[in-house]
Amino acid sequence: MASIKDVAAEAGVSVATVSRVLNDHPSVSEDARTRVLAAVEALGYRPNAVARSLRTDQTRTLGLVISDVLNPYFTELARSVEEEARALGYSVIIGNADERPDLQDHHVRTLLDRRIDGLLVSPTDGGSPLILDAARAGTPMVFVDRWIPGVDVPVVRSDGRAAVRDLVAHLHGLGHRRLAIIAGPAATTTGSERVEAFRAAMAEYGLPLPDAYTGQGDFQAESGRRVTEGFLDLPEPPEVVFAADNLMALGALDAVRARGLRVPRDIALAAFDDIRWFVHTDPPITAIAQPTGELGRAAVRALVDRIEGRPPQSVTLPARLVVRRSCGEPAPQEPPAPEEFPASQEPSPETNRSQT
Amino acid sequence: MASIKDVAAEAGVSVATVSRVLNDHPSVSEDARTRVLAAVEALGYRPNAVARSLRTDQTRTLGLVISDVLNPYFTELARSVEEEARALGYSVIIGNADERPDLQDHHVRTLLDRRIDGLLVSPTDGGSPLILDAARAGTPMVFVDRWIPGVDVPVVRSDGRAAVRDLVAHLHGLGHRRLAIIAGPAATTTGSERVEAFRAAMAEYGLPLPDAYTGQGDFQAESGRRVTEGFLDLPEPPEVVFAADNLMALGALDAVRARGLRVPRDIALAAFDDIRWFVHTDPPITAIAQPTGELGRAAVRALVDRIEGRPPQSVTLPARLVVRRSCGEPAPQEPPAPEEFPASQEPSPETNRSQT
DNA sequence: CGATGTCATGGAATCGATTACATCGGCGTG
DNA sequence: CACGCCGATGTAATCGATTCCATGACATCG
Repeated sequence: MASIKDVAAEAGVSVATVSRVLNDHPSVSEDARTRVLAAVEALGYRPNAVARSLRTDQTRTLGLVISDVLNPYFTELARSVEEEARALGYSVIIGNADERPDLQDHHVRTLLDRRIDGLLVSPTDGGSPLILDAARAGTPMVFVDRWIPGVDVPVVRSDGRAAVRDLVAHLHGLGHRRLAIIAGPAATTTGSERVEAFRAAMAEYGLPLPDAYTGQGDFQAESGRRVTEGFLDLPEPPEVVFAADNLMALGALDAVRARGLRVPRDIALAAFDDIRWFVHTDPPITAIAQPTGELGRAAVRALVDRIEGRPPQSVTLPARLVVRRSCGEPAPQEPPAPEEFPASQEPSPETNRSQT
Repeated sequence: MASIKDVAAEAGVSVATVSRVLNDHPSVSEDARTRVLAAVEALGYRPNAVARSLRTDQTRTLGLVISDVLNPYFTELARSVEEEARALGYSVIIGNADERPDLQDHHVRTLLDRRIDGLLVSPTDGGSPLILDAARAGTPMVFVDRWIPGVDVPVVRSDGRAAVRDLVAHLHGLGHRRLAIIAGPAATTTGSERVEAFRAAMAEYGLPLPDAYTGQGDFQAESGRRVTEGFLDLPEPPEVVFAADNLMALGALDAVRARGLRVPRDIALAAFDDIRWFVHTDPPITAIAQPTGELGRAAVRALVDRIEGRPPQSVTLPARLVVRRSCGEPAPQEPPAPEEFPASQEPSPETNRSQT
């Protein structure tokens, strides 16, 4: 592979001049420029990003550590992150933690070893020392979706509180009183916050949330199935199951189906995180939709601000309730399928109950 | 950030010795080793991968360029690729082409600039000059899922021919005669092959495949919707629509639903690529499942063989038909939900009609 | 016309590692 | 006892870029 020296030789100039042409430094003669460009063309030369990074101490690369690539929410997040980063001239390296703290640390470490310019993290646990150290050591960092409390790192996330209240109101209005939740890991902020929001909203309606009705999941489908089975085994099973993410809702659906029961006739179901398939499940599932794309873009902007010396800003965007049929009572007819993946991107007035 | 020089100073040895300790070279005294290790610990030193790569001319990184991250098939592929690569001591950088040749080239270029050790590609088009040049220039490369004909690059893919024949047999047995297909881009191998297999299988049953029944999609949901609308507008609409990937099947579902029609009563639906949600759609969708995880792992093994000087091998694995209810006639009861995402990973004997 | 400034250019240092080569001390052997 | 070998270590070259500094050619100005 041709190096800058080869180009210099071919063009009959020094490497310094080649470098100047490539970084369009003003003081290069027109003649030299054309000769260098011709040599670059002739040799098919491409600058070695590794060497450049070593010298300039910047990689123009962002690391993104997400909790689970198989979760459509995170893949959409990853996509919007890459898109915005590309627009700002950065590349993105994705690390998938699979909800495992050890894997998360593995990726953070390799990313740091590669000297990425900044890190976007959605922490799998409540306080990886590695991440905390990196943050303290001054690695530009932004938390997205989930965060670790007590660290001075900007957070870009969505607030589901209002939407959860809307959901409880909706369920209450439908006559449901025994509501259960499949929670995410308490070590994650989204895990605990969603339970808290749910509990608070239920309190507003004078509804209790007994321990038996709060199952502990881990954001994976299998845990949703297991917890739901537990609910169904109860002497008095809940009337509604609210899954704190879409994969656990899938598991819940598996469990209900395995018993030959029907949603919503036998038990109602709602989920946090809307995905496009929820429109076509049997029945269509009522869910809380996050502005995923906007979260990803805002996170990148905050991180790049931080990297380039501007003050980064935390951002909180509202989530909103999308009512479908999985909790009973036909919802108003949904508008035709939106153009963009996912459905949640386009607010549909009829079903949007979020108060901003 | 501490460098090897700092460690050397702290330990009172030369950088060469530090490097030897870090790469556990045999000829280092026990004393020196402990002093270096202590210094590394004290300074929290981590080797700079950028510098190391520059010197050794290897990054221990693989590039993976996929056609669409939002497609669950590819995200599962990406996951298995990363997993296997990690097991072999490599990292993976994913580039998402979004089915756009220009974006694909962008990612290939940045990956090459970063001097990745090898490239895994699922080409979006039939022959990007950039990719062909890189292959000819000797970049270790393996095609996965899709490939570009006429290049000497190993291919790891699955053969859907038998499964498509099984599907047509299944449809024919159900009494369907007017079968239509939503094809993928003809420039992709998977795009054209699936149509070919479908056409060939139909010929075996003496069924015609009129032009009006072959719609041109682009592997995205919106095209599935559009093509299906076209089918429904026909004076004699097809009885079955076969979508060449899962996203176009989603679009087809959107279109059918928008007309107030029902699957399979008014029109039957089948898809290439099985995803876990197909079990819970209304109705559950009959699909052709690829051994996605195995494909990803085999692709990595082939690429790493090539990188490390062993002869790489092309691999073709069979896909299999998974019958559900979207084409009519209740299928045999599916077994309880499998443990692993996606359902397709665990062959379920009752529904597996593939002949190996 | 001499002093000063501007512009294009090249030489060489540098980034942080790896590694070939030289050096040195100690030890075994003839 | 001298020689040679081996193990431990350091010095310095190297990878491919960027960039500081010096240099020389010209132009401009008083």
